[in-house]
Amino acid sequence: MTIMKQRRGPSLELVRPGKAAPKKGPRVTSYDVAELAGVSQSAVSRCFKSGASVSKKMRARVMKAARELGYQPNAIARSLITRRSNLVGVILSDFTNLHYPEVLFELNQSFSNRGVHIMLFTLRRERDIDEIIEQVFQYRVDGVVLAATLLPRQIDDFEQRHIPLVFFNRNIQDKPVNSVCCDQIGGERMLVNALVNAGHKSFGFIAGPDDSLVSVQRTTGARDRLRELGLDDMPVFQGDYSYESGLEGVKKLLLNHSPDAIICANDVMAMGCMDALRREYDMKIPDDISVVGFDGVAPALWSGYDLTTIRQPVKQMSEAAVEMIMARVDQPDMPPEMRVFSGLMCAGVSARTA
Amino acid sequence: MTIMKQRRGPSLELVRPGKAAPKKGPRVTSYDVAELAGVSQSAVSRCFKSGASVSKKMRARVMKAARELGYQPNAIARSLITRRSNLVGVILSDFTNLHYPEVLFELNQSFSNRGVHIMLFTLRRERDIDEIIEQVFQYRVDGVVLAATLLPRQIDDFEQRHIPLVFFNRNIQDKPVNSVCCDQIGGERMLVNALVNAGHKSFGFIAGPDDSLVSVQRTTGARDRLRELGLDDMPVFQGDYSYESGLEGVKKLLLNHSPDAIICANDVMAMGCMDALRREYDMKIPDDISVVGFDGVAPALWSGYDLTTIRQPVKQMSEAAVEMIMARVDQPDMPPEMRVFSGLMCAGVSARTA
DNA sequence: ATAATAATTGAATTCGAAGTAAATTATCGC
DNA sequence: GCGATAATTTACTTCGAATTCAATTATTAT
Repeated sequence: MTIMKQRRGPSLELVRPGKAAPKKGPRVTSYDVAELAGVSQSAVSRCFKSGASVSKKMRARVMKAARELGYQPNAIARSLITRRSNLVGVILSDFTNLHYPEVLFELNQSFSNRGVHIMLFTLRRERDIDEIIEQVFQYRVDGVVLAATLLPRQIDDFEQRHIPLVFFNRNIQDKPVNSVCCDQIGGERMLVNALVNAGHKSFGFIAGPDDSLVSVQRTTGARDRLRELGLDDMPVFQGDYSYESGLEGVKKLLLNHSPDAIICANDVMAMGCMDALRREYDMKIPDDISVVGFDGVAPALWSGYDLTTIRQPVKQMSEAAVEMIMARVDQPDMPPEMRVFSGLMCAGVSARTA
Repeated sequence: MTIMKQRRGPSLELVRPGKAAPKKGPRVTSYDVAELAGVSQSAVSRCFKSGASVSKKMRARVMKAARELGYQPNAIARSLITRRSNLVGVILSDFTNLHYPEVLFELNQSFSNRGVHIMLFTLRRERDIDEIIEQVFQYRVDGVVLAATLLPRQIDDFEQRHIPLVFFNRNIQDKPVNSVCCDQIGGERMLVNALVNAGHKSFGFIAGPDDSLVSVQRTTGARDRLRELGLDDMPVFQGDYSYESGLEGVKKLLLNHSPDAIICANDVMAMGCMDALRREYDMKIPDDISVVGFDGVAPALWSGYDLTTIRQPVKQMSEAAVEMIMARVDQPDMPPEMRVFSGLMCAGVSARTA
């Protein structure tokens, strides 16, 4: 008896007794399409690959069969053999900061223009990161965009696996990595310049969490510029980027100080700050006091707040991150690169500026 | 010469001449772990599967080897054989409505608690949906959560492929489907009741796009309740859920009407509406006019707006959607189900309510 | 028309983990 | 200590598409 190797039994094969008919749904594979079209599986595969050598007639027959069966190539099987998942991981820590949904949206646009899809990961607590990295590795993503910090050990893991990694608005110290950043320091300097030129003399600062490098940079940027301009050091109160911490920051600040301008490390806190000043201190903005933020999130630009802020060029930054990932997928030996974009100053009515 | 079937050449194998050493990175497979641990590949596989029959000694050896090699099981290969990708598609249409980032975040939390990951898809234009559905199918996602409408034909495609589909805040007419909704009509009725009880008599409505079923339901809910209460029909102006359309809606509305309450189909428009009333008409809210919204997004609850609105129980709704998907992954024959949650009335100062 | 070349096509193998069934080892009762 | 179970472990096959290389067909030059 000759044993023929074949993937599917002949169509007239009897259902094996004792075993219920396989209840698998109508899973259509390239073999099914091949059979219907009367060609080989290889041919089907080639028809779905652009740039492959296929005759017109063949392509037409295969496509017709595929359409009839509702065939869709299995991206998972394809990934296995090609070693390209066309998936990238995006790891975000905090969604309450309205800035990140926008980043996610833009990243998704840019990636999907390149046929790449996003697997989303969010960090509840910073310590979850190891677990998430594990999952990212398991799915063999082609790259990762990350708005969170990593330990050198974790960065090494990515390197060893040759998985392109791009940090979003995080600089990692003592380690060359890929990153796309907004110029936090430059942005704060612009704000300070504008405020000082308009005559402000006394400042207060509401910062983000102290483990946030972005917050540290923004704080430093503002403080250094004030010093350069010969002004007094500003008091700094720590918040956590949330609206509530903006409200509270004002209270603490006004307890012992009377600044004529408050600089907030992000827009959301700045809006909290404005609301507190208006409702609880009955102050007029910007007549009695100026408030500035950072990010340029949508609600900050609404006329209710009309915040003076630095708008991060999220679209360009996202596109850059995507470019960097994709370039390194094709050329794994590209050296680390840092791309820094300047923010755009948006002068609203929340601050008197020159 | 005996040809032995084996996956990896012996470790001392010479590099084939004429061919550069394979430049594949340090891809570690279960075979590598098996070799180092001196066991079979099956054993390695079983060690990574909970509930499998493995002796203590074996597990220890395998895990040690795996750790040494930095082995992470390949989720893609696993998905291929198990026919379970542990991926779900989430399809969202518009990110500008602040409500959706929150939904996405909550869905992600709930799914990741079950070891499932989200592939994100966003619709630029409604007509992209076919293309996106194709991609969703190609990745063999285990299920899909969708905040967009689908044609019956498209729903049929999901059914044929046995891919669980749950609509988020969309009812599909004339077709039983899975959905999780907030009770739009009930919510609007609550708002109208509260406004009427507080003495409001003349209303205006700013709606969303007319192809948005949610908007239609919210409009209907408000109008019907007003009629029941014997009040005049309210003028309806169409917006598109955006802040700007809230601003404009007010202008159009006030051109020929002078309502004492404006009902907006979502919070973002309501905030636009409030800003327009305050800045451009110099009206006091709620003394001169009341404004209410729908959704309960974060900025609407800030003291700057303190909007009276219906908060959608996003967390519960997301959890429900996830449960429904997962139940149907395990039991594909579960009948379609619709789960409707009541929103929570948040009485802010943007409206005089009883 | 024929040899030489180029363009298509197909058979067999591969990616990496999981499942199946057979083989091996461990455990138990007596 | 011996057969009988039960628990582990292994060899081999499978998932579905892509790829390699050999076989076939089409095209061109002579």
